[in-house]
Amino acid sequence: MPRNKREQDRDSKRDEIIASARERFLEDGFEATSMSRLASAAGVAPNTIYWYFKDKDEVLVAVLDAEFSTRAVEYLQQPFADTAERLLWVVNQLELTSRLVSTVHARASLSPQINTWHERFHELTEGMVRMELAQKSLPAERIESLVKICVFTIEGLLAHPMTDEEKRRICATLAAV
Amino acid sequence: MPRNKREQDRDSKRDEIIASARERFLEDGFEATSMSRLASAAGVAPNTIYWYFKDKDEVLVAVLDAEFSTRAVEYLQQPFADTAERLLWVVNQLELTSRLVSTVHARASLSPQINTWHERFHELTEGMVRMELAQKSLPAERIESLVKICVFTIEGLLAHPMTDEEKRRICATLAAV
DNA sequence: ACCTGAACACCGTTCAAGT
DNA sequence: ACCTGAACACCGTTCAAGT
Repeated sequence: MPRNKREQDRDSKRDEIIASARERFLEDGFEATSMSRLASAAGVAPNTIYWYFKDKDEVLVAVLDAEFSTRAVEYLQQPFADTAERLLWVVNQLELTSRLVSTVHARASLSPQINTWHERFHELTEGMVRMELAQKSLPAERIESLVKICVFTIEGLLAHPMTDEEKRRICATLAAV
Repeated sequence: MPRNKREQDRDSKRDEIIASARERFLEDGFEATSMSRLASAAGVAPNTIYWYFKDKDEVLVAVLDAEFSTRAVEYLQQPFADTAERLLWVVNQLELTSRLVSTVHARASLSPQINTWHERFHELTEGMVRMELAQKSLPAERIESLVKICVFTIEGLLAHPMTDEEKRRICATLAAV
């Protein structure tokens, strides 16, 4: 029996757990979803999850990684008219995972793994925004401040539900420097 | 025995619990502080706390109320040079309670009381920022967007530790519209 | 290698009993 | 009115035992 087959089985089983965990986390939230619930949703015994993941936080990190790599691919395929539209798309996509944004903030100080993920996420988002702003030829230190403000606004829009019109206006205001 | 004496006793006991809970929440975080720990810090049995508070979330709301009314009084007594300085002071003061900011966001969807508190807090903060911006005579809808961006930036600065210099620059950039 | 039943230490909360 | 000991249902996690 080739080692590949084994690893493929293991990975596909892992992916199944991640997929059903994603659904539970987005629907009910991380804190409100117990390991038992997670297990029954995946059709295994509660402690079986620990064969595939170190702990509950590692399940969350796996869900986040899967979710955001999917979004990243979609982002690159999207045709955008301007900066404001680009911003709005990001916010609208991430909004589906808004519950998880709060969870990540709350757990970053408790779980090193989630803290690491959170920092990586910020670097990525800031890099994206920085690229966008680079085209406007502003003084360097002003750019860095604006990058932070943009990222904080994205996070804010995620954490606080808002009408499409409000979101649109805020993104436009921000894009206009 | 006058009713006043009784109520005073009750209130002062309640205040003691709030004071020691404040310390535990800021030091160790809300999630990491158990009701048992809260009780032993206040020198009572775990379930005694339920005589003074409906549940753990109500203790948090009480701590938040006490904390922010204290800050509000200090704010009004402060002599500020300009908008940027004003912003920076708010951020620096609230930073002491940054762990609680994350907790509030995470629990707002789980606890109606905390959700209510969170909304009140946003109205208050937005009102403050709106007053500040009103002096600049901008179009109304632009003001509303800027208010949101300012509040989101305040929240962002609280959630993500930063050097004083970075904070100062971000506040200045924002104050310069 | 993979999965499980049973147990562990802990959690927030309730309740009947004491003063 | 105020406080408690004991119990409840649940949590995330571990471990020895099975295949």
